[in-house]
Amino acid sequence: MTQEFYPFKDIEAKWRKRWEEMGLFKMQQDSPKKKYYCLMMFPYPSAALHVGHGRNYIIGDSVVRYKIMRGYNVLSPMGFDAFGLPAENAAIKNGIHPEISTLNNIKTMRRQFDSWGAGYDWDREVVSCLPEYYKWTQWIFLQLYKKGLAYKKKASVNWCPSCQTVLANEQVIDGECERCSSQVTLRDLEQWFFKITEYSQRLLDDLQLLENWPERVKLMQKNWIGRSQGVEIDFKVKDSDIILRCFTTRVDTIYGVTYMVISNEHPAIPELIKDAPDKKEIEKFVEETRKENAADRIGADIEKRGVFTGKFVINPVNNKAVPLWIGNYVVIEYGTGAVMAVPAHDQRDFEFAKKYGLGIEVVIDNPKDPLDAEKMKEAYIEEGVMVNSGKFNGIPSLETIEKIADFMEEEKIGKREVHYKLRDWLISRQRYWGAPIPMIYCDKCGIQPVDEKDLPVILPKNIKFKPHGESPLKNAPEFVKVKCPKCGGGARREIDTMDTFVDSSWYFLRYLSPKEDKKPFNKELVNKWLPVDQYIGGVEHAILHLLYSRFIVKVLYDMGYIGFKEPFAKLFTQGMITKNGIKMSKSRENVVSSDGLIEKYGADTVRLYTLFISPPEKDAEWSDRGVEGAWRFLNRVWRLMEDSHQPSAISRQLDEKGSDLKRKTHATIKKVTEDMEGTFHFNTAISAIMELVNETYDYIGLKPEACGPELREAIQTVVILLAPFVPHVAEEMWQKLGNKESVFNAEWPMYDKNALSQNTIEFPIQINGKLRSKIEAPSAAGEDEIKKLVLKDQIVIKWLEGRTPKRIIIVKGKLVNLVV
RNA sequence: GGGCGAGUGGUGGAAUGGCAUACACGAUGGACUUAAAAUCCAUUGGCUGCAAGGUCGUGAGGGUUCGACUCCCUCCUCGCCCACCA
Repeated sequence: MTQEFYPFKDIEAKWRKRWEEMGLFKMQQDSPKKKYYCLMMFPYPSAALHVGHGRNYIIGDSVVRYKIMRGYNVLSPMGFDAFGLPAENAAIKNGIHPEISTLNNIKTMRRQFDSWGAGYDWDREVVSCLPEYYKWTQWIFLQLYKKGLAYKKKASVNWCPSCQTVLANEQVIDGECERCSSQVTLRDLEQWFFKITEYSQRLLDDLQLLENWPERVKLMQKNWIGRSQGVEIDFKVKDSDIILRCFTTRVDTIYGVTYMVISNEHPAIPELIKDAPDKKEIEKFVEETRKENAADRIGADIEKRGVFTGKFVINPVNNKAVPLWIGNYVVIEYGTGAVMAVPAHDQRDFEFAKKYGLGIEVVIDNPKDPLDAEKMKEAYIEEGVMVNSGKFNGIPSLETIEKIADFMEEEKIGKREVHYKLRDWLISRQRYWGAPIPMIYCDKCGIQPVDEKDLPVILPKNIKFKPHGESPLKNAPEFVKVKCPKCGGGARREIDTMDTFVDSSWYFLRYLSPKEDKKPFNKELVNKWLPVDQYIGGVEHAILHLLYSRFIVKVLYDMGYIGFKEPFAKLFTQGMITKNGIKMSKSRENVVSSDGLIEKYGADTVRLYTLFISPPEKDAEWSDRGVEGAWRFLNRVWRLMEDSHQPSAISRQLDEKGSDLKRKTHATIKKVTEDMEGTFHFNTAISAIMELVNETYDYIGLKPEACGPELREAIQTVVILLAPFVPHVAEEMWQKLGNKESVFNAEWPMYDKNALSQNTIEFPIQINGKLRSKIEAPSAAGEDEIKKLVLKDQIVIKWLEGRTPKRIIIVKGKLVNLVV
């Protein structure tokens, strides 16, 4: 024995240099090989990465290396999502310019990627905070503006008092800012929006194209888009010209309407109550509950309250007049802000009606237990049979939804309509560290877009960072002052910057021509390489980033800039790594740094453990003990290389033990290949390799002096199958086995079906479903032969106690069950 | 409140209708060593038994089946996403 542990430090340095020299991770421009675009979500540059971050890149790198070995022309780029609040907040705190800290962090991260052995085509790096990149983010804004998909409006928006900025709905979690957890309040401000709602239906429909996305993610997007189909119905306000339109998905309950309730933000309120005797009180209610809307939006449970307007509305199906209320439980943004209330069949309406003594009218009866409006304790929301519904009485309620909708459309008193929960994407931020929105305000010409040839609108560097509710850019006169692109007169620039989700919704196009300065991306190249074959990232991006990217790609497709409708063909979302049961974070002081572990055990050990810890889509708890296990395993494999175990080259007949080892070798190839092609279950792939190593040792132990060529095959297979997971040590061992080329130029092994077959099979024997015995039978044996063998078995005879089995079930190649 | 997912040894997990607990961690005992580390060997779900074995066992209860961790129904617990969406 030469050394106690394998010399990982030398090995890892050596092979990293070699891969660099051979350009292992460089995409080949004109290669006949099939393309494979493997993309990891580009990270926000943060100072210290931990093993939880590492998981993403280790998974991705293993896939990349596997695909290289399978003979693909692989594109594996990396970049940085470099704009954003944390760098700016840090600048406010310690005075270091965001650009400096960000670029520093990028350097550190590149070193850490390298230390994990994660390989990228670094010539293609994109950094979203650099003008050569954000120039084209601004260009994308202008394209959306041109198409009428970027617009400005005054809106009641989520405001984070701590970050001093507006947040998108998606960035408000339980009423708190997703970044700093401050309570979010509401403010009315002029904001830029992207009209993503124009794409609601297509974003929903095209989910069907994404066969290789996790169902869970597709479902989350579907729910977020929130399509609901229903009917819009106009209710006339009695003794007035006002018409209130409401939306319902339960038009079958229309005859059960006993009142109508509108949002406290409904625009018709002033007109409706102008002559009301208790106008003051109504106004007071409206004002009070409007304030609560902010609290409501943050998820607090607010008691349902309402006030009678003094007006009545006419139900168009039966001309009944029902009272009109203003309520705090109607959301102005959804539907029409007015709801027809059916207390008998909607729980919210039921509670409200009980509280204010409003009528309850049953129109869908429970066939098993007829309802009595007086005695109901809660709304009846199941299906049933129509009652009190004019000509629809007696029909099952499910059928009447369509029938009543038809009837209302014929009578022109209602119209089928579709509503979505998806809101337009608010993209302006009152912050410095982002791409400036390329718009100009001229007193004469109004809002003007910056001319495309004047891009980029450079973010000035000399700036004061104190936040005060407006973009810090306001205090940079040399930035703000500009000439109007239309009339040439004095004008001022937009001082808001863009949401960083805009930066990240197109970066995957930029990797194909990162240095191109005439256009954002090369149409021919992106059409060749996109959609991305495999996208890998955290499930926390299941809604925002993935939805926005899909939207931008569809817009670019519609404008003819690209030829594909969806950016990511296949998506893999990996789970979190936890420590003490919770997500690793600096503030919780449970971070496991990868640097120390790599110093102690080397990158391959950290990689192996990370992949072995659990199925990669699941969350997993980090264990330092487990790392040691991975370390021991690699050393155990390393020792297989020792001279004393080198097999003799003399070829001879395969004996039984030798063919067992050969079978295991080929079964392992099969298993690992299937895991890599299917589920990415690296944990079971690695277990299978461990089993092969164990069997190889058993084989050597049995006949150390007479090992056949199947030993060499086994060892060579172990090394090549391990290569995607533990690339450095695999390379070194590959070389030690006498191979001249890199293991990544070697062909991935194919399993031999013949090697998997065996002469005899062991059949477990169950009696009444319980395992009682086992027999050996020739694998070619027919049912009769197996039956005979089973009935001769001593243990079977003992259990049968002289009885004859009623049935004998033989599952081919698997087991035998006797029913007594 | 709605939707989705999960629940298996002391621990991470394996098995998706056919031998439950592969593989690994941990633990216990042993070999080697002056000693330790490393390595190697053995044992390791519960109960019962000297043993062979028996018996129970995949959150709980029921069902389908020759056979259920796996499929169906009811319930419990945890996690994630959405949430006054009409």
